[in-house]
Amino acid sequence: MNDSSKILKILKKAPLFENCDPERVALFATQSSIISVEKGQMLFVHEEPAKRFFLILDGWIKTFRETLDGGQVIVDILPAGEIFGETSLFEGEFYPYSAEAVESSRLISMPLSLLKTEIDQDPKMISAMLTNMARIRREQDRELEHLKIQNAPQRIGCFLLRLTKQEEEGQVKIQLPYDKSLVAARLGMQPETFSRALAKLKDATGLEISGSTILLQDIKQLIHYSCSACSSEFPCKDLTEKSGCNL
Amino acid sequence: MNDSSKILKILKKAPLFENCDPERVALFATQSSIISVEKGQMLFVHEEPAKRFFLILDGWIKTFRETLDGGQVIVDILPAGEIFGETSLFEGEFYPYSAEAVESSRLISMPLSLLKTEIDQDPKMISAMLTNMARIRREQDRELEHLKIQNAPQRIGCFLLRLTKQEEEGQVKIQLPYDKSLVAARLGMQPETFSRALAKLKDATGLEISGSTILLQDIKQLIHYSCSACSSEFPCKDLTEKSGCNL
DNA sequence: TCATGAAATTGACATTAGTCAAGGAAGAGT
DNA sequence: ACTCTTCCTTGACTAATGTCAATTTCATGA
Repeated sequence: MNDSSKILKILKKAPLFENCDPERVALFATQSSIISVEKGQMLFVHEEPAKRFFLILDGWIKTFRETLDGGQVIVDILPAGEIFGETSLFEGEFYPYSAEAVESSRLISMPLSLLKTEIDQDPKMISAMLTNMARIRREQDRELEHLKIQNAPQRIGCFLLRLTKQEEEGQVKIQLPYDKSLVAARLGMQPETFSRALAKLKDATGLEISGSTILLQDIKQLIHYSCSACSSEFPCKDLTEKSGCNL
Repeated sequence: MNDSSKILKILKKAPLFENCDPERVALFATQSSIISVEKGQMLFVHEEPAKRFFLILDGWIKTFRETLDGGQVIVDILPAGEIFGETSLFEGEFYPYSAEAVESSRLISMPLSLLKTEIDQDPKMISAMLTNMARIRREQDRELEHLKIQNAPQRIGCFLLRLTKQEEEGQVKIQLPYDKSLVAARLGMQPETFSRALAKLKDATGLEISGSTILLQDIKQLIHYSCSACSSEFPCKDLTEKSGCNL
């Protein structure tokens, strides 16, 4: 099986393409390529002219911006199944953030120009784009709420809860998907604050920490602790819907 | 001129409809009505089944949610020209927030059911919807960045800057559009913090405060103070593009 | 097994924001 | 002009988070 047909097979299952005309998806496949990136490698830089967008096959991609006084703000840490760079279409064809692999990752790289022309011609694709955009908007919305009203331990608790499977109950084992300092940055706090807040969470809910593995004695305790300062009970609605993650 | 033709005239200029088939816009006009709401009046409640969405003609609409432990989180304070409630389409037809008039306001009330059917039939409309969604996503993105890295005085400074016209230079007079305590809530801080942070901003940039009027001696000073902790120079890119505000 | 470096934790302290309570200003209506 | 009421400000204090520096832990490869 060559690269193009391999890509086609993957794209057909991706949320952005699944309902689209197969011939159009094939067009994407022929103009795309699978690329591998090392940990730390940049994919593109904020405000650079945008040529391509990406679908993550595996690994983790960090999107971020730098402030004028030299700070770094994480936009998101994206898992397999997510696309990124596609919003450049609405930003004058410049990337609205930088992107870097935080683990060795494999991606499908696709031309933005094609997305731009296809979006105007295939209502199915524009519809998928809108659905995806609505999903991200909802997540941003939740995140804004959390930054405004949850404290550091509660934000960590919420992050942990979102790593569990929905059907899990009672004792749950969680594996942090990447470095603690990266989780901290993702949640908008310092590594030191993360460390101390996690300890506070341990005292408050009885969870056990060993390295990057966290064992919840009872998930309900954590839900009670974190979700009380949130506008919806766990599981958050955005989790119960289909995400971009099932390739 | 009757209500329906008055509405039609307005809708034709609204971002969501301007490029759409005029016959379809007329369909909206016939099924819509202009409503007036008093200050404090609720338009809908979070998680209620969503029947209608709204276009603001004048006044200010607050969207917000309540947390389980009784707090209130402001989602946004929307000006004339904005639509709201339309995202219910992507939330299982429940409102994703509550909405209340913070000033006496006039609105066009439209049925969501119509939006739902039309969106599937008119690519122009779905395209407008996507453009609008992308705009809001960009604003949320900026807001997330600000919450993560700007302190209270900087966030206020940024809020003030966004109230100025882009071409203004040097001395600029700003009128706060609504109560200070509401601005505070909008920016995710307590009224006391707002009051003190504004005083700090005054010391740092030499602005003058008298009631709800703020006089900047030199807008550049404020830009330097606020935008240094931001990833883009003023004027923010989202301001230079067309917003939903020009009815 | 040891050496190395990165990540994580901890302590001490500074800064920032929140809380509670009291007092003052401003506007609406009599 | 006066009295509400509501909003705003200020003070005193507490709590949360950030900063800087010093260790400690841990994974990794020599």
